[in-house]
Amino acid sequence: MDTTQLLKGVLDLAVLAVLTDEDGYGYDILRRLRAAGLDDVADASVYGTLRRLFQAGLVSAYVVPSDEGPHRKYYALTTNGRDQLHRSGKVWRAFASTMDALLDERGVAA
Amino acid sequence: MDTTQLLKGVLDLAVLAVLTDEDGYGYDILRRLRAAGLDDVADASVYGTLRRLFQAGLVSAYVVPSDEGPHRKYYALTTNGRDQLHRSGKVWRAFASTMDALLDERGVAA
DNA sequence: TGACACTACTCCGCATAGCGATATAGCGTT
DNA sequence: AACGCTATATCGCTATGCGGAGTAGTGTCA
Repeated sequence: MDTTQLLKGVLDLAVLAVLTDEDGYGYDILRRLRAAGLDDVADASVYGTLRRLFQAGLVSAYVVPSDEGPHRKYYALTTNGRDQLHRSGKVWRAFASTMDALLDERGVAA
Repeated sequence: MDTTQLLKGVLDLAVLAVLTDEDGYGYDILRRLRAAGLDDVADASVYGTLRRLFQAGLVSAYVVPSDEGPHRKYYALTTNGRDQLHRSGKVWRAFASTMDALLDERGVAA
C-alpha cells in the first residue's frame, strides 16, 4: 500500500509534535519529519498543513530574513495548538491500539 | 481530529484482517469492524472498500440467498489478498511505530 | 560567465477514499 | 399500515496529500 494514505489526518499531529522541540519554518519542519522516519512526506504537504494549522489558530507565524538564502517563515505552537496536540495524540494512540489488537487477534504479525 | 481521516488507507487492511476469521458479507463485516472498536466506520465505506478489493483481486465473491432478509454477497480472501494483508500489516506496524516514537520523544503521552 | 544545486516558499490541479444521503428491497413486529 | 432491522448500491461531496511548475536567494565549480 501507499504510505500516502496512512498520513491522512496524521500529518497535522506530526507537525504539531515536532513544533514542541522549538519554533520552525516549513523546510526545517520537513527535515525534522523525515529525520523522525516519515521519509515520504512531500514539501507541498507540509506547507499546506502549516497553512491550515495557522488558519485554525493552532500555530502562529513570523517571518525572519536569512543570511544564507531566502527568508524563513517561522511557526510556533499556540496554546490551542498545544491542547490540540494532546487531544489528537490521545485519539491517535487509541486508534492505533484498536488496529493493533485487530491485527494481533488474527495473527497478522510484523 | 476526525477519526475519518485516520481510517484512510487502513480500512482496506482492517477489512482484509476480519476476513481471515471467515468469509463474510458487507453488513456482517461492518459489524465485525465495529465490534473490534472501529465504531465510526460507515456502511458506504465498507461496501466501497469491498468493491475495490474485489476489483484488485484480493477477495472473491459469491451471492447467497437468505431466509431472513435480502440476499447476501459473501466475500472471501484470495491468495493475493492474504499476501497483501501481511504486506499491509507490516507497513502499518512500521508506520505506527514511527509515529509512536515521534510522539514519545516529545512527551505526547496517552 | 553560465550551469547547476540547495534552500525556501507558493499555487494549481489531480487522485484517493471515506462519508452522508438516498433508493431499493425482504422480512418481522406492533 | 407504519416502522425498524437487515442488506446492498450509487451519487456527489469533501478533505487532504502530492506532483509539477514557478519564483527567489545563495553558493559552487568549471
